[in-house]
Amino acid sequence: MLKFDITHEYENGFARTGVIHTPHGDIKTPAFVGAATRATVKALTMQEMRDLGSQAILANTYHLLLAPGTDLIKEAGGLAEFSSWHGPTFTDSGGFQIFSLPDVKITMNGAKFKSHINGDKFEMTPESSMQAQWAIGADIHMAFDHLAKSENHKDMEIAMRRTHDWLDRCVIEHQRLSKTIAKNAKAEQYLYAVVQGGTFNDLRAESARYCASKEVDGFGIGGVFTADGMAEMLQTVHSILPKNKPRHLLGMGQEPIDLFVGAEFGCDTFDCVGPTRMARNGSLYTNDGRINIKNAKFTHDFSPVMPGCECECCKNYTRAYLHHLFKTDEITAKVLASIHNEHFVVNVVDNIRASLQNNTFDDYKNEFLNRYYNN
RNA sequence: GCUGGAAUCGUCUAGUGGCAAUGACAAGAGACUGUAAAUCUCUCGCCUUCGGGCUUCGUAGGUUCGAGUCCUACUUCCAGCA
Repeated sequence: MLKFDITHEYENGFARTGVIHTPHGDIKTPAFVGAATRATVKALTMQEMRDLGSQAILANTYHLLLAPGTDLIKEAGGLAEFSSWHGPTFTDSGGFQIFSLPDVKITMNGAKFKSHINGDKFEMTPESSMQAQWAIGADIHMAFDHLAKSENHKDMEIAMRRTHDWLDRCVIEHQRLSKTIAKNAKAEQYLYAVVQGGTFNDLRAESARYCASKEVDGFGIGGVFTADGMAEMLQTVHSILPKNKPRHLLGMGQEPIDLFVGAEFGCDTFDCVGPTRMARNGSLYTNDGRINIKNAKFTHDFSPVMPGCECECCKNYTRAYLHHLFKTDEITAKVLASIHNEHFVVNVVDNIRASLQNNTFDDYKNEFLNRYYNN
């Protein structure tokens, strides 16, 4: 069983700080986990990730299965060794791709879809996802889940039921692999169930009850796309899930409010592609909201992207320089911007953790969000 | 000097009688949430009450219902010959 110590519980009964003890190291929670879909955080080296304060990364089983193949990662000694991250790692199951790729067919066994790289037909099942994740060797695996294509109650219920069926199969396969593989390896690997149910609280409650009843090490909260209604949903779910297991909010964190609301209502870890994607497209976080560094008004702005920011980018370079790098399409533009944005969200969650420990969360939240969204 | 060729939005470019006129780049702005994302969208002659109005393809004339397109002259550039 994955060891998770809760170090402080916040007065609202949901938020907490803690430590997840993984075979590759500890994660102080709440924590922002870097999205390293193809075993790399785009535009950043693992050393840069360490330097900006990241504690863990999350890779995607679907992408690694297509390239370079999970056997190769196993041969390399696992995701941490292969990528030179050497810290705590997560893998997403590939379930999200069922939702996001076109031409996906749900079958008795799992899901068939076409490789976005070369169109090869490709099937993933709960069992094959577990096998792939064990081969990749991340510390924490996500159960193979299914998101509804539409937001109506019926489709959401069908997707949720399927996710539950698949969860049962994931748990069985995970336990089988744990007995056959882990006893020969130095490191155990852990499984999170994924709670679905969309925006419907009855479904979220049912899904949380189902997931809570299973032998899993933690929980992913899936199918969340906006902070609207998230607080209520998380209260519903986290009133049901056992408190002593960690919870990961899947895919959320592009907007700072996601991180505040997520942490406030009991999420321990987050991952999101937004910060690095927006960085590559020139949209940079500041305490006063996002700026588009490509805008002409930054041509002669010789101040840092965000005054006071401790990241490599802000300590050494100016907005005018970043503007120039973006306008001339230099690779370094994306590197520096990604360092800044990734540091920003990691740092916000670090500050949230500190404020929870100091019981100053409400003040920090109000001050941050007022400034960020009212400028 | 002679003989050919060429001049179109910031740049390159499409256009051989019929709707301010193609495409690319540049420029201006927007989007992005478990990454088919180094991506995508919009604007890009001037004005506009968004209906439309006005002025444009080197310059000046001409032919024509109608000219970026055909004719004449001029200007500039390119190539070849002197």
